[in-house]
Amino acid sequence: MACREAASLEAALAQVAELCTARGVRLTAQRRRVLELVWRSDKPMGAYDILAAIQAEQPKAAPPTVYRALDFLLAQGLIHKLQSLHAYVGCAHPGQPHAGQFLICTACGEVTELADPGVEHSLGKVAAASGFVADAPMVELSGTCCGCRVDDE
Amino acid sequence: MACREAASLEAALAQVAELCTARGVRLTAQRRRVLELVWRSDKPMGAYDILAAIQAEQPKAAPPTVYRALDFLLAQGLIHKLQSLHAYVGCAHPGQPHAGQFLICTACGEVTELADPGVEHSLGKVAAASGFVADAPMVELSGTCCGCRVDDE
DNA sequence: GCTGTTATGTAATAACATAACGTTTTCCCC
DNA sequence: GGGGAAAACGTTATGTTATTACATAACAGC
Ligand SMILES: [Zn+2]
Ligand SMILES: [Zn+2]
Ligand SMILES: [Zn+2]
Ligand SMILES: [Zn+2]
Repeated sequence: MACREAASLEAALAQVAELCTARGVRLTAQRRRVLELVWRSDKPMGAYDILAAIQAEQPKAAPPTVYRALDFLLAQGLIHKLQSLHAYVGCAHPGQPHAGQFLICTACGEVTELADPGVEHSLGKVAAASGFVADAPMVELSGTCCGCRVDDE
Repeated sequence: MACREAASLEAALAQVAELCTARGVRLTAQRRRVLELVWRSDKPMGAYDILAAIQAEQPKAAPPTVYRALDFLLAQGLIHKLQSLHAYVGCAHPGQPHAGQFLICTACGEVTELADPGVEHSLGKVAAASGFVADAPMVELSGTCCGCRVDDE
């Protein structure tokens, strides 16, 4: 989400709470805590990173605690899983579940989520040409972001 | 590679041997065995599937045995890793290391490797627009292949 | 044959994820 | 407000994927 300032984070969480109410699903304390952690982080977080953070205030937490919350947040389209990193990031435009394209800088660890119509169109075309019905496109580009490339010189 | 017939498999392995010689790298017995296993399989193979197969004839094999061979084959562009499955498939057109797009049927497990210029172009454009230099595009589409969709009815 | 390099053996462990089952909480209908 | 179903959570154990670390062996060039 890239909204690390406390104010906008609180606002975003409030919006999410409304969204969940509207959908008839429950944003429990644990789910909210996990979502907040992921959103606060400027880097993708591994499940066990999240677990460690939660255990600071709730020592009884265990892997299922985290994975259940992550499953919920994924299903609600509030976070994404980066398969190439085994890590999770907040969604840049939460709402309906969706897939995006992710630019992953291997130098600084920053991740940018895109939703480029051109990419989505070409993926749709190529799938259709093969008679394939895609339900979960995964597009992850590892590389070097603009800032890190400049720094290299 | 989708070449499961013994004859073409042998031919392909011979070609690969030449390729490695030309590059000054060694296609050792273990690497060759792993490549053959992956190519023979009509489904993506997990590292531990490969390990189990190898241990049948070589009981001393251990995880690093397999992962080293896989690393070599990946570096040489002879196989691909499917991040969404934690599994490995033979490359459809081995040669230089490269990235493709993968259609993964969740019904039958078949994987199709594409190298669509349209997709690659749109990915290049979107990366360039962000000032991002991608070195490893990963595109995997989970869904249902043509054959399985027909069978469903 | 000596030497630096590449490949392999071996053991242990790290990192990521799920199964299984019982208990608690919440929600909804009566 | 009480009872029952569903959802969420606690807890323990285990499964699965991948790596570290260090010792040994095979190979190539001198
Ligand atoms: Zn998103
Ligand atoms: Zn960067
Ligand atoms: Zn390929
Ligand atoms: Zn299929």
